[in-house]
Amino acid sequence: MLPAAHRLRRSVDFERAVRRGVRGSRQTVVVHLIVEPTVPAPAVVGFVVSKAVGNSVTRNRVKRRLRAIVATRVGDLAPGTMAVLRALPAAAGSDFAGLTADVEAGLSAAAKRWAQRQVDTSGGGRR
RNA sequence: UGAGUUGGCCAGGCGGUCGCGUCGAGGGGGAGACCCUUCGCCGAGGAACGUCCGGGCUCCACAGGGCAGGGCGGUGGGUAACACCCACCCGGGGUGACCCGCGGGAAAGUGCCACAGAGAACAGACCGCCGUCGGACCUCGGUCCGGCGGUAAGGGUGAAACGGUGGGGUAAGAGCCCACCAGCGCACCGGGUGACCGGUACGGCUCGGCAAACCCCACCCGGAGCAAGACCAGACAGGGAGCGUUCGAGGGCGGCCCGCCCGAGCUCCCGGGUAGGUCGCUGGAGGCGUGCGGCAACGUACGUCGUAGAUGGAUGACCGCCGCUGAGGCGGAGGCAACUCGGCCUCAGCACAGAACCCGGCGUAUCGGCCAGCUCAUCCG
Repeated sequence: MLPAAHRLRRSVDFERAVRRGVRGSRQTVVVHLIVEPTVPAPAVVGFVVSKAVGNSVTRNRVKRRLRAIVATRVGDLAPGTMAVLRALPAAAGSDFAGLTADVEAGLSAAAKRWAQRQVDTSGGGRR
């Protein structure tokens, strides 16, 4: 399970990560990610599992699996990271190993894109 | 042994690694709110589901009257209450255990009854039957055609055709008359708390269904819901127009009328701000056992148990072994054979479904397994 300190639970934070952050998409999951280096807080992760995924039992199972996967990897994330994992309908049929692979790939893709954006904005000087 | 029927129970088990939530205890940090850490206890369901009924609880001043509206509908009981449960009555189904019922009123009124059929709700002459008149034929018994009239016994249609059977009667018939039966109404007697049941006498001779179409009758119902409601912290910025201050604006009791109460602000437009936390929050019509009362639902006395409280939402993730079911493969035992019984290995599957204020029900979903009562059939004694 994910310790309480690493949980994203304010709705404004969810909104900011999904709207302002970069995305890394896979078959079963979409990762939204933003890093705020000004705040030296630990990385936090939130989860969104909509009704399209299934009934309440399958939604709970998907959410618990995602939390279990993230619990072992949250230490690798940079301080100030805010990530939201949004489950897609395919997550209901996927097993633990498949879900793990998608989460890892999604996280690293999103992190790479975030780094790219930092280079673009500071180098180009636009916005 | 097989088939059936009713009721109840279970919801795969054990272990390991890594975690989460509430509560309690200890330690550390901090002025404090609180945070970190260690240990311990507990941590989803029979339906937690649908949100269809009924209550508790909270707020609306009290929870008032009438109308309207909604619900309910055999009788008696149970209950906090119910549309639920139990027992009984009536009707229907089944050999039976048992099951099913949207079970008040159709001689208060209105309305509807498709198709078929001659006629469908103050019934109805298509065929048939009977009488009579006219005509034709004739073996002088009648037969055929047409008109007029009588007739609801027969045919045919239909879910349903205005009682049934027998006799009298008649031109043919008809409750036209009679007997018995069915049904209806009414009176009396007996049984039952009651729905109702049994019996006797009389009456007119017979009366359709739908009330989940409106309606009538009896009984019940004030409204909203834990996002109820209470408190703390925090934020901002006002401007304009209209109505009004005991001759009362506006508001509250779902709607309307009455009645009552609060009452100095209210409504609209432009602009601006907030949406964080604490309590409510789980000990309750509670579970289990025994005795007593009751046919039962249930009640009651005593004893005993302590059993989820999240809030981006804990109660788990992964692995191993065993169990059950199915498929495939390989041996074994019995047998002439069909086949039966048991073993090992591999693979797959093991349901429906997740608390959100709490209870009592109903309805729906569900892989399967276990137990008990009763009924029918067959075999043995």
